[in-house]
Amino acid sequence: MEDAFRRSGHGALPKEEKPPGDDHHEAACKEEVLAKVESKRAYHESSEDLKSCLHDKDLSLTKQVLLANDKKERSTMESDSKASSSSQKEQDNWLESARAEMGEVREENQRLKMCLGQMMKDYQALQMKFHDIMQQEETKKSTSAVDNNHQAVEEPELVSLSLGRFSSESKRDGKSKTNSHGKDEDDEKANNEGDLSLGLDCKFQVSKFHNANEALPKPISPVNSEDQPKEEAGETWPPLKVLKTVPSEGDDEVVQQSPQKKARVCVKARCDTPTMNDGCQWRKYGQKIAKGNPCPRAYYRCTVGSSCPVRKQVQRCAQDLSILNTTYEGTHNHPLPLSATAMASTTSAAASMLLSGSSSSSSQAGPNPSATSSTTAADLHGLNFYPSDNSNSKQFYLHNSSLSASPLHPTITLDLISNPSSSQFNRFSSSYAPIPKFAPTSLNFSSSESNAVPWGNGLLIHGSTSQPYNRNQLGTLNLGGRSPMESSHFQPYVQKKTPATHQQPLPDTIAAATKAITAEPSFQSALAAALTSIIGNGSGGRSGGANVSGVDYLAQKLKWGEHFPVASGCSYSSSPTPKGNDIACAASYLNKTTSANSQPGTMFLPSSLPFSSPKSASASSGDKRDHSS
DNA sequence: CGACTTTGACCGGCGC
DNA sequence: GCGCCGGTCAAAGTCG
Repeated sequence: MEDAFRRSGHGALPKEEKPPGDDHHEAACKEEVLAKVESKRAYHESSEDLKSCLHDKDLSLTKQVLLANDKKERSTMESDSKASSSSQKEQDNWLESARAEMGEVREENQRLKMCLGQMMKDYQALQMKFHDIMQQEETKKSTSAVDNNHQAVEEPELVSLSLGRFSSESKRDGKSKTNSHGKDEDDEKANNEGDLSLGLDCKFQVSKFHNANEALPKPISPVNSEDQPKEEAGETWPPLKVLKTVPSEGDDEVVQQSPQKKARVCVKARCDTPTMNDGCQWRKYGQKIAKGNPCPRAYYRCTVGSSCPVRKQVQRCAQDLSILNTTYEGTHNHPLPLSATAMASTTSAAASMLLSGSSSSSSQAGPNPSATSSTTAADLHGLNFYPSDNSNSKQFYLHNSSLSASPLHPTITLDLISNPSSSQFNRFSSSYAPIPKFAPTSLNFSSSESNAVPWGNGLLIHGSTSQPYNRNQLGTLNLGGRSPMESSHFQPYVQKKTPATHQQPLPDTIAAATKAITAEPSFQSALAAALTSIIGNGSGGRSGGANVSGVDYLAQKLKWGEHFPVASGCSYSSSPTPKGNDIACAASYLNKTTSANSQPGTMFLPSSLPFSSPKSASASSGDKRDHSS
């Protein structure tokens, strides 16, 4: 453990950290930072302009439509009385011209939206780079100032996406590392109390480690919290051999930056079923009892694509059997079922962000600014993983005790367990007060049985929900069992608890969470970007019409920085109100557009997502065995 | 019969 | 060098 810890500590050191004494470089860095800030501002402003532009266009379009309708009505009324053919013709002509104009405006609208989406991505990329620079600076300072504090250095690669919880841990120092695991967790719990965030807050925490939450198991090994990346039980996932055999895996940019790095995205969620149903088809290829956790760890491979490199590990938390840790690795290199895109894009984007973010700090100026940044900015369906501009932003928030033991496996954790208001339950959630089965923010990992699962702020992703065990679930993100068999297998470990659907977000919690979110510019922009991209994809392909108004409405609503209503009525329940809940609304819209616009069965991931370059079959590490035998 | 799961064995990395 | 451990393979079994 200690060794691992030491290792992780060293590994966490910024690889390309420059000597503290490099004044020249510092000055250059500062200049660069300033420049970035400027450009960020410019981007932000321009994107705002675009948004307002879109809004204006939408309004004018709407006016035209109303006018046209009005005129039409009038004309029909008039025609009854006057039957003036000439005036009718005139009206018709006018209508036609108006329609043509509308069409043009729509097209332009689409173009602008796409443009906006691109800008947002660039903006986010810039933001990330900016963050990296700041982070480097911070690291420099911290290393020079506090050498003995390892915590500042540890695991730059690990990012925790905490859905539903805000950890104050970032403020705490790494004493936890050296302390007993359990103690730290307790401390953290205490610290967490009161902290609230609507999940999706992501803090890049360079200096901290945290542990927290956990539900993480491996009680036995303090290592967990300390250095092991593990999703829940400390694991180092992709074996090196896999890395070797699958050099380019899915993420090109990832490979470029660091061939050895392989980002993993760990999703922690309450789930009564053996596996989360994320919409993908998985084939189990192995199972192991991992040390420190009596629950077996299952290994799955994506079978949607013949050579899809994506794998996932599923393991139940030893301390809270209702918690399922699913770790994804790789990027799908094939079209995905609609229902799988949410998770897939989220994980791949998170992974790419993680890798690009971490690597950028390690490699200089950015090996592939364009490649990485564009993908880096990948919107996780609106989840912004960028650090805010706050002072806190410089710290990675490792909400989990699961830390990346090795730089080879940067891990990002999506904690869907914690409740903003009940972070103290993180570790032993099941034994405390009722905890929502799914995070208020949404990834709804309820048991699949008959539950329509909301994906995104309690919104239902339309699709087949009638077949709980359908392996091809198109449309639902049931994070539940897929087969009775699995369920039965799972039974011994989990006792059914309160029905997942009974979760009810606390009103104040929600309000506070919403407030937190809305106060976070980066989140807003990311969400805007996500929506924009999706809208662009979705409505762009359509002939157009009906959607526009919805898009416009959304665009209107998405005046993030200006009047994002903070929530009073914001509800994260599964029954979002169409109005009065911007987040829900946005997500709802999102769902609508994605489901409505995409082909029934499949859709491609957003372009921003790093698709692995289709490697031959050899790309699939699992299939390659030649090296081993 | 094909797809999938189970499970023991194997392999390679890593720490001692 | 040895042993532990995580990850993977592939034969055998199961299911629909």
